[in-house]
Amino acid sequence: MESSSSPNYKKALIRELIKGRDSTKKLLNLLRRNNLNDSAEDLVVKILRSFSDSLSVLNSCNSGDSYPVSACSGDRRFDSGQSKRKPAPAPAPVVKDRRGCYKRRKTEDSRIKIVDEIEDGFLWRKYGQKEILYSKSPRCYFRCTHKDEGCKALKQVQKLEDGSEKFHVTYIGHHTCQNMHQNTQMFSDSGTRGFFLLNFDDTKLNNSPSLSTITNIQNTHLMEQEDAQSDHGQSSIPMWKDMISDAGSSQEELFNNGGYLGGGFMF
DNA sequence: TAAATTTGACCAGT
DNA sequence: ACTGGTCAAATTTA
Repeated sequence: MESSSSPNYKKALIRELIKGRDSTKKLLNLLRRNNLNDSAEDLVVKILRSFSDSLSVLNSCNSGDSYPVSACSGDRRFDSGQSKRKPAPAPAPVVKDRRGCYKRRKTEDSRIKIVDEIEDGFLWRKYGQKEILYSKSPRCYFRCTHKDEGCKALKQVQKLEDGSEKFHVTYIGHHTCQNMHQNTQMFSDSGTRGFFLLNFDDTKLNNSPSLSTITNIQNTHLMEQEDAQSDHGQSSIPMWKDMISDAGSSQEELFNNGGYLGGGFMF
C-alpha cells in the first residue's frame, strides 16, 4: 500500500497529528478526572476534533493511500470485520450474477464534510455497508434515489470515532436529478428540531451551481445543541441511521473502558 | 406488492 | 494478499 505516491512527509505529518491527538485525549481524560471547568474541557474537545478532522481530510486527499493508522498508537485490536461475518445462511444458490463487477471510480469530484446529521435533504438509497479496517463504525454507501434517471451522486457515511456524534460524509459526484422534494417535507417535519441542510462545501465546489447545491439554512451547531435534548422525530429517520449511531455508542464504552484514545481517523 | 435495506460475494486497486 | 467499493439476491418495511 505504501505507494510511491505517498511521500514520507505525509506519513510524518500524520504521525505527528496522531501524537497530538493522543496527547490531547489524555489531557481531556485528565481534565475530566479532575473535574476542572467546562470551558477548558470544551477547548480540549475542540482541539481533539481538529486533529481528527485533519487526519480524515488529509488521508482522504490521498485517495488510494491508506495508512495503517493505528487509531491509537498501534492499536490493532480491531479485526477487519471478517470475524463478524455470519456463516452462510444456506448452501446459497450459485450466483450467476456479476456482483462486484464494476468500474471503480477514480477519485472524481468528491467533497468531504464532517456533519452532525446524516440527512441532507436529498433522497439516498443505501446500497452497501462495509466494516473498515481499524474503524469501529462501518461505512455506509448511498446513491441517489434517482439513479435510474441518471443521477450519479454518491454518498459515503461513517461515524466519527472521536466521541462526538458527528459523521464523516463523502459526497461523490453531483446530483443531476431534481432531488429536492424532500426538502419541503423537512420544513414541515422538522418540529422543534429545526431544519437543516448540508451546505456543500463551496470552497471545494466552487464550480458546482447544480440544483443539488443547497445553501446552508441553519448551521450545524444548532443541531448540536438540540440533539442533546431531543430524540423525537427519529421515527422518520431511516434505519441505517440508527445502525450507524448504535455502532458508535456501544463501542464508545468499550473504548473508554479500555483507555482507547483513538480519534476519528477512518480512512 | 413495490420500494428500501441488508448482507455476502465479487472485483479493482494497491 | 488485502482492503474498500459495488452488485444483487434475500429480506424487511410501508
